[in-house]
Amino acid sequence: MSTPPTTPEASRPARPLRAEASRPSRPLRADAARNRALLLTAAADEFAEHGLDASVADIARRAGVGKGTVFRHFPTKDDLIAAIVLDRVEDLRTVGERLLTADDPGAALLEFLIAAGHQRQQRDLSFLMAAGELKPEVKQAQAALFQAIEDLVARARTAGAVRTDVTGTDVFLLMCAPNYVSGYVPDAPPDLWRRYLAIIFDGLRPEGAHTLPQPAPTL
Amino acid sequence: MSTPPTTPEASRPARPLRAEASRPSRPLRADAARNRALLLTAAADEFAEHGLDASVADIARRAGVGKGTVFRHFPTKDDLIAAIVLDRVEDLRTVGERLLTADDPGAALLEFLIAAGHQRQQRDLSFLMAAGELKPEVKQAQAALFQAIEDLVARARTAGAVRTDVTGTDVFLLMCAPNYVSGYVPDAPPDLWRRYLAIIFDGLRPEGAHTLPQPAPTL
DNA sequence: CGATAAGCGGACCGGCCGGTCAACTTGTTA
DNA sequence: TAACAAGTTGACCGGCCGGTCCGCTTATCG
Repeated sequence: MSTPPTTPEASRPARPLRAEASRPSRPLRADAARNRALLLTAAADEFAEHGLDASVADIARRAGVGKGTVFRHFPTKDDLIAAIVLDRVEDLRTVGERLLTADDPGAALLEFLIAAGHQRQQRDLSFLMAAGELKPEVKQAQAALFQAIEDLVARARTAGAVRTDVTGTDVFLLMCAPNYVSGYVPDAPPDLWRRYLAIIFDGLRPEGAHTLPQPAPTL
Repeated sequence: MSTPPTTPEASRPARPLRAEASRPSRPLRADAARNRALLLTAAADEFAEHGLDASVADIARRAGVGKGTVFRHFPTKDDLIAAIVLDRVEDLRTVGERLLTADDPGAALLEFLIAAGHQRQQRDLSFLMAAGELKPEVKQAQAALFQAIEDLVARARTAGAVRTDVTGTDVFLLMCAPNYVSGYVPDAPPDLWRRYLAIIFDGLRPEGAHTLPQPAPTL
């Protein structure tokens, strides 16, 4: 019971399916596409629960596939992480760019930060943001997101909704804080981060602002 | 060239030196005390550089001792972590309690937060704060620190230096944010956290405060 | 359908890591 | 200084984890 190849030549190298986010050389097979999606959500869940130490084996199990399948889709654990980060960053950038055309710039900025909080409420992947050296594609997506934030802040500032001495970088950095902070509360209500976003956002407002002791950083 | 024991009985069990933070059954031998100190700072440095994944072997190497010595002093890697956390927490509590008698309650609270930032500037050990299930001794020290913060906030609140709707828990949680945030900046000036502490502290002030969307959590 | 290659799975490998142990060295004490 | 306990050390162990590999299954297409 076997299928001996008519030509007993060396087995095909089977390079990893696609260069991960390069343009599809061939449309993904149906089951492969499904497994890829399963893997991405399973991985996100697993990372959210156990941090970056989540094992590839566990991710595979959670997705209901073999471990080999993980590596077929993502040559490296880092590639898997990068794929997830890329998704999140681009989602957020889309939201940011849409809000650039909103009526009230101050409300738009706040809404953006709420969207960011919601995204991280579902699965806390904060640590992914800075995980290791980013792949160039991720860096690029981050830069695009960063630009959107910069624009949102600029609009809010000229509208007088935020203090004049805060920059896009500041907001980019502070964006992560509310979820981070509420992550330390053992049985926190899922949207506790809103409380700390509110406090921090009050700190961004012009009213009662004290001068800042350090210049804004650049990324 | 050897020292065969006159009585070839089974070697002594050699239980781990002391129950780690129990009262010293006997004063530590001189070299042992020195090694213990070396280990604590080496471990703190190593954790700061590589996170909790820093290997015990690396810590031992950095301290210039053998790996076995680490485990003699700290039966478990977790015990080593706990010892470090305990130090930090108690240092901070001392500062907090001292500031309870300061003249200006608002300035005292700010000074406390600056002290916290400084402590974490030297070695960022944020992740240690919530690392795994805390040992009871650490939990207890944390509770004491928490009480000091609660008192500082209460004084500042009645003095009108912070808004009425923030609690000690809020400050306890937000205390970690400035260092966390500035940790994402690649080549940040070492005290960049001061900028974000200033922003957040402005958010704690009564002037221009908007009502908070979520009730304060309890720990 | 039948053929083909894309995709799948899981045994397997090397390496690392936390922790143990027994032989050895050294501070301490009388 | 002699003798002992306290302390040190690094080889060693079991387990886990990222990544490989190859025989098998199955979607796809003529």
